[in-house]
Amino acid sequence: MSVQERKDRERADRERLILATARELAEQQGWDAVTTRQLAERIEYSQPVLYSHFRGKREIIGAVALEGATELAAAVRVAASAADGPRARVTALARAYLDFAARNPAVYDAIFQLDGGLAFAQADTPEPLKDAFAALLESLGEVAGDGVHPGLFTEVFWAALHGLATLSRAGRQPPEYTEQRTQLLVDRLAVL
Amino acid sequence: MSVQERKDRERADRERLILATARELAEQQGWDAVTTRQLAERIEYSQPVLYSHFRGKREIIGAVALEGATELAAAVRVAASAADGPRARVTALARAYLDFAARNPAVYDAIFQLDGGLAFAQADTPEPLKDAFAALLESLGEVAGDGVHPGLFTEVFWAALHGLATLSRAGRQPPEYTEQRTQLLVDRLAVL
DNA sequence: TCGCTTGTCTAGCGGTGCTAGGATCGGGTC
DNA sequence: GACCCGATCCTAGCACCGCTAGACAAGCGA
Repeated sequence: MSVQERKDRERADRERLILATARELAEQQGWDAVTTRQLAERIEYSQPVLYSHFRGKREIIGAVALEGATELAAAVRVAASAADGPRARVTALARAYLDFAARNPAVYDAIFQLDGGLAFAQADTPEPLKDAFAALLESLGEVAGDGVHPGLFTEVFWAALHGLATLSRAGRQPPEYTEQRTQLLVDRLAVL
Repeated sequence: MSVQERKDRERADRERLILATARELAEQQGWDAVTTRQLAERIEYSQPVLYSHFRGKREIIGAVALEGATELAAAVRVAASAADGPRARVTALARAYLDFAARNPAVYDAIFQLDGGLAFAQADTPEPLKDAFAALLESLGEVAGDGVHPGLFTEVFWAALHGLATLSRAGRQPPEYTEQRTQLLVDRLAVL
C-alpha cells in the first residue's frame, strides 16, 4: 500500500506543479504563451504527461480558474469580515474584488473570459464558483433594499464590478480614478 | 484613370466582402471557426489575398469591431432619441445596448473581448470607439447627478452594462430577469 | 531473477497564422 | 497588332499549435 500511496502523492504533487506553472506562465507572458510544449518543458516532462492529468488545455485553464475562484471568494470574505457596518463591508468587498482582478489578471481571465469548460449557474456548476457567488451574496444581500431579490441584486452588483475590472484591464480607464468609480458604484447601488 | 478607379472600386468591394464574410462566419460558428483558410475559401480567393487587405487576422477582427462600434453607437442614439425624458432615455439606452450585445454576440466580442489591436481611451483611439462612448455620454451625462463627473459616471454605467451583457452571454443569468436587472440598474445608478 | 504492469517519451497527425517566390493576366507603349 | 512589364494572385511551405499512437524502459510483485 505504501508504494501506491507514494505514487499517488507524487502524482498529486506533479498536478499542483502543472497548475502552478501554468498560472505563473500565464501571469508572466499571458495565456497565449501557455502552450502544451512550453508548459511541458517548464515542468521538465514531455507533453503527453499533461494529458494523463487533464483532458486538454481547456481543462488546465478550468482548474486554474477554480483555484482562482476559491481565492477570490476568500479575499472577498476576509475583506468584508474586517469591516464594520454594511457600508464599510460593501466598500471593502468591492475594493477586494477589483484588487484581486488587478493583481491576478491571468487568473481572472481564466475564470471569466476564457473557455475553461466551466458551467455557470447550473446544477453542475463547480463548488468554488457557487461559493464565490455566495461570498458576494453574504455581504451584498443586506444592502439589496426592500422588495429587491438579494440574488438579483448581487448579480447586478457583480456585473458592475466585472465590467469595471474588465475595462480597467484594457487600459480604458485611468487607474487614478479607480477609487472614485468604486465609491460611486457603492453609493448608488447599495441601499444603506 | 478609369482603369485605376475600377480597380480601386473592386478592391474596396472585396474588402467589404471579407469583413462581411468574417462577421457572418463568426456569428454562425464563433470566432474560432474564422480561420484564414476558411475565410479565404468563402470569399473564393486564396489566403494571401487576405494579407493584401489586412496585416493579419487581428486586423480583420479589429475592422469588424469598428463596424460594430459604429452600429452600436447608432443603435444607442436611435433608442435614446425616440424616448421622452431622462428616465425613459436611459432605460431605452440600456435596453438598446444589451439588445445589441445579445443579437450580435460575435461582433460584441470583437469589440470588447477579443484582441483586435485596438487602442482604447488614448490619443490614437479609433473614431468609432470614441463615438460609441460619446453616444453613451450624451444620454447618461444628464443623469450623472450633482458633483459627479459625467465621464466618470458614464464609465461606471457602461461597465455595468458590459458586465450584464457578458454574464448574460455566458448563460450565467436566466434571460427572463434581464428586464428586472436593467430596471434595477437604471433606478439605482441614474439620478432622475 | 523474471514477467508484467505502469508510466514516459519519441515521433507524427492535422490544424493554425503567415509568407516567399513563381506564374499569369492585363494595361500601356511602340 | 505585338510586345513588355508591372500588378495581382496562387502554390507550396514555414514554424507553431493541441493532441495521440505506439515504442520503450523502469519498477513492482511473485
